[in-house]
Amino acid sequence: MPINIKNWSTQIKKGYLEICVLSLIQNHKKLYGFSLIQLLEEHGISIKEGTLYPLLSRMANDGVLKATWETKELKGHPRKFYSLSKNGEKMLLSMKEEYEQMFKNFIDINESGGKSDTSRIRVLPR
Amino acid sequence: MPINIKNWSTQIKKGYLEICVLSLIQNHKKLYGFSLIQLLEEHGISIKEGTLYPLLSRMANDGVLKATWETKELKGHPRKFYSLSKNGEKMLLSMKEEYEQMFKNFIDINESGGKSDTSRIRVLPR
DNA sequence: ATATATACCTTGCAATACTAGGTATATTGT
DNA sequence: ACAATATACCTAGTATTGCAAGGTATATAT
Repeated sequence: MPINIKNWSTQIKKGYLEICVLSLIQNHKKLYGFSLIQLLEEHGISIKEGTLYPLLSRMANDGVLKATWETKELKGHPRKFYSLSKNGEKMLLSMKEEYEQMFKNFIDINESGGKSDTSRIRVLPR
Repeated sequence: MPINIKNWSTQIKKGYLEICVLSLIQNHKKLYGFSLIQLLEEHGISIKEGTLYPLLSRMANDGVLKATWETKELKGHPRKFYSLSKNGEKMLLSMKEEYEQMFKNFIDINESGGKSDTSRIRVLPR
Protein backbone atom coordinates (compact mmCIF):
# COMPACT_ATOMS: atom_id res chain seq x y z
CA MET A 1 0.00 0.00 0.00
CA PRO A 2 2.54 2.63 1.02
CA ILE A 3 4.89 4.18 -1.48
CA ASN A 4 8.34 3.92 -0.02
CA ILE A 5 11.76 3.24 -1.43
CA LYS A 6 11.66 -0.46 -0.60
CA ASN A 7 8.43 -0.96 -2.45
CA TRP A 8 9.64 1.08 -5.40
CA SER A 9 12.84 -0.98 -5.54
CA THR A 10 10.70 -4.07 -6.00
CA GLN A 11 8.66 -2.51 -8.77
CA ILE A 12 11.56 -1.08 -10.74
CA LYS A 13 13.00 -4.59 -11.09
CA LYS A 14 10.01 -5.84 -13.04
CA GLY A 15 11.09 -6.54 -16.57
CA TYR A 16 14.63 -5.53 -15.70
CA LEU A 17 15.51 -8.95 -14.35
CA GLU A 18 14.36 -10.61 -17.55
CA ILE A 19 16.56 -8.47 -19.76
CA CYS A 20 19.57 -9.07 -17.48
CA VAL A 21 19.00 -12.81 -17.32
CA LEU A 22 18.57 -13.09 -21.09
CA SER A 23 21.71 -11.01 -21.67
CA LEU A 24 23.80 -13.19 -19.36
CA ILE A 25 22.53 -16.41 -20.89
CA GLN A 26 23.28 -15.14 -24.37
CA ASN A 27 26.80 -14.04 -23.45
CA HIS A 28 27.58 -17.36 -21.76
CA LYS A 29 25.77 -19.44 -24.42
CA LYS A 30 24.09 -21.44 -21.66
CA LEU A 31 23.61 -21.13 -17.92
CA TYR A 32 21.69 -22.84 -15.11
CA GLY A 33 19.63 -21.19 -12.43
CA PHE A 34 21.94 -21.41 -9.47
CA SER A 35 24.92 -20.05 -11.40
CA LEU A 36 22.76 -17.19 -12.68
CA ILE A 37 21.99 -16.08 -9.14
CA GLN A 38 25.69 -15.87 -8.37
CA LEU A 39 26.57 -14.19 -11.67
CA LEU A 40 23.88 -11.55 -11.19
CA GLU A 41 25.10 -10.95 -7.64
CA GLU A 42 28.59 -10.31 -9.00
CA HIS A 43 27.09 -7.67 -11.26
CA GLY A 44 25.37 -5.98 -8.35
CA ILE A 45 21.96 -7.53 -8.97
CA SER A 46 20.33 -9.43 -6.12
CA ILE A 47 17.65 -11.90 -7.11
CA LYS A 48 15.85 -14.46 -4.99
CA GLU A 49 15.41 -18.11 -5.95
CA GLY A 50 11.68 -17.72 -5.69
CA THR A 51 11.95 -15.03 -8.34
CA LEU A 52 14.43 -16.58 -10.74
CA TYR A 53 13.10 -20.10 -11.11
CA PRO A 54 9.56 -19.09 -12.04
CA LEU A 55 11.06 -16.47 -14.36
CA LEU A 56 13.12 -19.11 -16.19
CA SER A 57 10.16 -21.47 -16.38
CA ARG A 58 7.95 -18.79 -17.88
CA MET A 59 10.45 -17.91 -20.57
CA ALA A 60 11.04 -21.55 -21.37
CA ASN A 61 7.30 -22.20 -21.60
CA ASP A 62 6.97 -19.37 -24.04
CA GLY A 63 9.79 -20.50 -26.29
CA VAL A 64 12.15 -17.68 -25.42
CA LEU A 65 14.53 -20.09 -23.71
CA LYS A 66 15.44 -23.71 -24.36
CA ALA A 67 15.97 -25.92 -21.33
CA THR A 68 18.06 -29.10 -21.08
CA TRP A 69 18.85 -31.20 -18.04
CA GLU A 70 22.46 -32.22 -17.57
CA THR A 71 23.10 -35.19 -15.35
CA LYS A 72 26.02 -36.71 -17.20
CA GLU A 73 28.58 -35.24 -14.85
CA LEU A 74 27.44 -37.74 -12.24
CA LYS A 75 28.57 -35.25 -9.64
CA GLY A 76 26.39 -32.90 -7.69
CA HIS A 77 22.75 -32.13 -8.18
CA PRO A 78 21.40 -32.27 -11.74
CA ARG A 79 21.43 -28.90 -13.47
CA LYS A 80 18.88 -27.39 -15.81
CA PHE A 81 20.73 -25.40 -18.44
CA TYR A 82 19.01 -22.63 -20.39
CA SER A 83 19.97 -21.11 -23.73
CA LEU A 84 18.33 -18.57 -26.02
CA SER A 85 16.07 -19.67 -28.82
CA LYS A 86 15.94 -17.81 -32.13
CA ASN A 87 12.84 -16.10 -30.81
CA GLY A 88 14.64 -15.26 -27.62
CA GLU A 89 17.42 -13.52 -29.51
CA LYS A 90 14.96 -11.35 -31.42
CA MET A 91 13.05 -10.62 -28.25
CA LEU A 92 16.20 -9.61 -26.40
CA LEU A 93 17.16 -7.23 -29.19
CA SER A 94 13.82 -5.46 -28.99
CA MET A 95 14.03 -5.31 -25.23
CA LYS A 96 17.48 -3.76 -25.30
CA GLU A 97 16.39 -1.09 -27.75
CA GLU A 98 13.34 -0.20 -25.71
CA TYR A 99 15.20 -0.22 -22.41
CA GLU A 100 17.98 2.00 -23.69
CA GLN A 101 15.44 4.38 -25.17
CA MET A 102 13.71 4.58 -21.83
CA PHE A 103 16.94 5.54 -20.10
CA LYS A 104 17.58 8.18 -22.74
CA ASN A 105 14.12 9.61 -22.17
CA PHE A 106 14.82 9.68 -18.44
CA ILE A 107 18.04 11.61 -19.03
CA ASP A 108 16.23 13.90 -21.43
CA ILE A 109 13.60 14.70 -18.82
CA ASN A 110 16.19 15.51 -16.22
CA GLU A 111 18.29 17.69 -18.48
CA SER A 112 15.51 19.79 -19.93
CA GLY A 113 14.29 20.46 -16.44
CA GLY A 114 16.65 23.16 -15.34
CA LYS A 115 14.88 25.91 -17.21
CA SER A 116 11.54 25.40 -15.52
CA ASP A 117 9.74 25.56 -18.83
CA THR A 118 6.07 26.02 -18.09
CA SER A 119 5.27 27.37 -21.53
CA ARG A 120 3.49 24.20 -22.54
CA ILE A 121 1.11 24.37 -19.66
CA ARG A 122 -1.89 26.43 -20.46
CA VAL A 123 -2.83 28.66 -17.60
CA LEU A 124 -5.97 29.92 -19.29
CA PRO A 125 -8.03 28.32 -22.01
CA ARG A 126 -7.91 30.12 -25.33
CA MET B 1 0.41 -15.58 -19.11
CA PRO B 2 2.61 -15.45 -22.22
CA ILE B 3 5.92 -13.67 -22.20
CA ASN B 4 5.94 -11.43 -25.23
CA ILE B 5 7.30 -7.99 -25.97
CA LYS B 6 4.00 -6.25 -25.31
CA ASN B 7 3.68 -7.77 -21.89
CA TRP B 8 7.31 -7.02 -21.07
CA SER B 9 6.84 -3.41 -22.14
CA THR B 10 4.13 -3.10 -19.54
CA GLN B 11 6.26 -4.60 -16.82
CA ILE B 12 9.40 -2.59 -17.52
CA LYS B 13 7.42 0.60 -16.94
CA LYS B 14 6.68 -0.27 -13.33
CA GLY B 15 8.55 2.13 -11.09
CA TYR B 16 9.92 3.93 -14.14
CA LEU B 17 6.82 6.06 -14.52
CA GLU B 18 7.07 7.23 -10.93
CA ILE B 19 10.65 8.41 -11.28
CA CYS B 20 9.80 10.24 -14.52
CA VAL B 21 6.71 11.87 -13.07
CA LEU B 22 8.54 12.97 -9.93
CA SER B 23 11.41 14.38 -12.00
CA LEU B 24 9.07 16.39 -14.20
CA ILE B 25 7.13 17.77 -11.26
CA GLN B 26 10.32 18.76 -9.51
CA ASN B 27 11.72 20.48 -12.57
CA HIS B 28 8.49 22.38 -13.20
CA LYS B 29 7.87 23.10 -9.52
CA LYS B 30 4.25 22.03 -9.94
CA LEU B 31 2.18 20.23 -12.55
CA TYR B 32 -1.31 18.81 -12.96
CA GLY B 33 -2.26 15.42 -14.32
CA PHE B 34 -3.43 16.28 -17.77
CA SER B 35 -0.36 18.38 -18.54
CA LEU B 36 1.87 15.59 -17.27
CA ILE B 37 0.42 13.19 -19.82
CA GLN B 38 1.29 15.59 -22.62
CA LEU B 39 4.73 16.42 -21.25
CA LEU B 40 5.61 12.74 -20.89
CA GLU B 41 4.39 12.12 -24.43
CA GLU B 42 6.73 14.83 -25.69
CA HIS B 43 9.58 12.98 -23.99
CA GLY B 44 8.64 9.74 -25.70
CA ILE B 45 6.78 8.27 -22.75
CA SER B 46 3.21 7.15 -23.30
CA ILE B 47 1.09 6.86 -20.20
CA LYS B 48 -2.63 6.23 -19.88
CA GLU B 49 -4.96 8.30 -17.73
CA GLY B 50 -5.97 5.18 -15.85
CA THR B 51 -2.32 4.74 -14.93
CA LEU B 52 -1.35 8.31 -14.09
CA TYR B 53 -4.21 9.43 -11.85
CA PRO B 54 -3.98 6.50 -9.43
CA LEU B 55 -0.19 6.95 -9.45
CA LEU B 56 -0.50 10.59 -8.43
CA SER B 57 -3.10 9.78 -5.78
CA ARG B 58 -0.89 7.10 -4.27
CA MET B 59 2.10 9.39 -4.02
CA ALA B 60 -0.01 12.18 -2.55
CA ASN B 61 -1.53 9.81 0.00
CA ASP B 62 1.92 8.76 1.08
CA GLY B 63 3.22 12.29 1.49
CA VAL B 64 5.59 12.18 -1.45
CA LEU B 65 3.52 14.74 -3.33
CA LYS B 66 1.44 17.69 -2.16
CA ALA B 67 -1.82 18.33 -4.00
CA THR B 68 -3.72 21.58 -4.33
CA TRP B 69 -6.84 22.31 -6.32
CA GLU B 70 -6.78 25.46 -8.40
CA THR B 71 -10.15 26.85 -9.37
CA LYS B 72 -9.42 30.54 -9.00
CA GLU B 73 -8.94 31.06 -12.68
CA LEU B 74 -12.68 30.58 -13.10
CA LYS B 75 -12.01 29.26 -16.56
CA GLY B 76 -11.80 25.69 -17.64
CA HIS B 77 -12.04 22.56 -15.57
CA PRO B 78 -10.51 22.74 -12.06
CA ARG B 79 -6.95 21.44 -11.95
CA LYS B 80 -5.21 19.46 -9.27
CA PHE B 81 -1.62 20.64 -9.06
CA TYR B 82 1.06 18.43 -7.55
CA SER B 83 4.43 19.43 -6.14
CA LEU B 84 7.16 17.53 -4.30
CA SER B 85 7.26 17.41 -0.53
CA LYS B 86 10.55 17.38 1.37
CA ASN B 87 10.14 13.64 1.64
CA GLY B 88 9.48 13.45 -2.07
CA GLU B 89 12.73 15.19 -2.86
CA LYS B 90 14.72 12.77 -0.73
CA MET B 91 12.86 9.85 -2.23
CA LEU B 92 13.54 11.02 -5.77
CA LEU B 93 17.24 11.33 -5.03
CA SER B 94 17.42 7.74 -3.83
CA MET B 95 15.42 6.56 -6.79
CA LYS B 96 17.69 8.28 -9.27
CA GLU B 97 20.79 6.77 -7.69
CA GLU B 98 19.33 3.30 -7.72
CA TYR B 99 17.97 3.59 -11.25
CA GLU B 100 21.28 4.82 -12.65
CA GLN B 101 23.12 2.04 -10.85
CA MET B 102 20.77 -0.50 -12.39
CA PHE B 103 21.49 0.83 -15.86
CA LYS B 104 25.21 0.66 -15.18
CA ASN B 105 24.85 -2.94 -14.08
CA PHE B 106 22.94 -3.67 -17.28
CA ILE B 107 25.73 -2.15 -19.37
CA ASP B 108 28.28 -4.03 -17.31
CA ILE B 109 26.55 -7.32 -18.04
CA ASN B 110 26.46 -6.64 -21.75
CA GLU B 111 30.10 -5.63 -21.97
CA SER B 112 31.15 -9.18 -21.37
CA GLY B 113 34.75 -8.30 -22.11
CA GLY B 114 35.12 -8.10 -18.38
CA LYS B 115 36.18 -4.50 -18.64
CA SER B 116 33.02 -3.32 -16.90
CA ASP B 117 33.69 0.23 -17.96
CA THR B 118 30.71 2.22 -16.78
CA SER B 119 32.56 5.51 -16.86
CA ARG B 120 31.01 6.45 -20.15
CA ILE B 121 27.52 6.40 -18.76
CA ARG B 122 26.30 9.86 -18.06
CA VAL B 123 25.21 10.46 -14.55
CA LEU B 124 22.81 13.24 -13.78
CA PRO B 125 24.08 16.32 -11.97
CA ARG B 126 22.73 16.66 -8.46
C1' DA C 1 25.04 -38.78 11.97
C1' DT C 2 24.67 -34.02 11.22
C1' DA C 3 25.45 -29.85 8.97
C1' DT C 4 26.40 -27.33 4.95
C1' DA C 5 26.45 -26.23 0.06
C1' DT C 6 24.44 -27.00 -4.12
C1' DA C 7 20.29 -27.08 -7.07
C1' DC C 8 15.51 -26.95 -8.21
C1' DC C 9 10.45 -26.10 -7.33
C1' DT C 10 5.73 -24.19 -5.57
C1' DT C 11 2.01 -21.48 -3.17
C1' DG C 12 0.22 -17.24 -1.81
C1' DC C 13 0.69 -12.25 -1.27
C1' DA C 14 1.55 -7.36 -2.62
C1' DA C 15 1.99 -3.82 -5.90
C1' DT C 16 1.34 -1.53 -10.42
C1' DA C 17 0.07 -0.69 -15.68
C1' DC C 18 -3.69 -1.17 -18.44
C1' DT C 19 -8.63 -1.74 -20.01
C1' DA C 20 -12.77 0.29 -20.06
C1' DG C 21 -15.56 2.55 -18.45
C1' DG C 22 -17.60 7.15 -15.89
C1' DT C 23 -18.27 12.42 -14.45
C1' DA C 24 -17.94 17.39 -15.25
C1' DT C 25 -16.67 22.06 -17.33
C1' DA C 26 -15.78 25.12 -21.20
C1' DT C 27 -15.27 26.05 -26.04
C1' DT C 28 -16.47 25.48 -30.84
C1' DG C 29 -19.44 24.29 -34.79
C1' DT C 30 -23.93 24.12 -36.94
C1' DA D 1 -29.99 26.60 -28.95
C1' DC D 2 -27.93 22.26 -29.29
C1' DA D 3 -24.35 18.86 -30.26
C1' DA D 4 -19.69 17.76 -30.52
C1' DT D 5 -15.11 18.25 -28.98
C1' DA D 6 -11.34 19.21 -25.79
C1' DT D 7 -10.03 19.54 -21.29
C1' DA D 8 -9.61 17.41 -16.69
C1' DC D 9 -10.30 14.13 -13.17
C1' DC D 10 -11.69 9.53 -11.22
C1' DT D 11 -12.58 4.37 -10.38
C1' DA D 12 -13.44 -0.81 -10.73
C1' DG D 13 -11.44 -4.98 -12.42
C1' DT D 14 -7.70 -7.75 -14.64
C1' DA D 15 -3.04 -9.52 -15.62
C1' DT D 16 1.58 -9.86 -14.46
C1' DT D 17 5.70 -10.12 -11.67
C1' DG D 18 8.97 -9.94 -7.40
C1' DC D 19 9.21 -11.75 -2.97
C1' DA D 20 8.43 -14.46 1.37
C1' DA D 21 8.37 -18.81 3.03
C1' DG D 22 8.12 -22.83 2.62
C1' DG D 23 9.58 -27.75 0.37
C1' DT D 24 12.61 -31.63 -2.08
C1' DA D 25 16.97 -33.85 -3.28
C1' DT D 26 22.13 -34.82 -3.95
C1' DA D 27 26.95 -34.59 -2.48
C1' DT D 28 30.60 -33.32 0.67
C1' DA D 29 32.66 -32.06 5.04
C1' DT D 30 32.74 -32.45 10.13
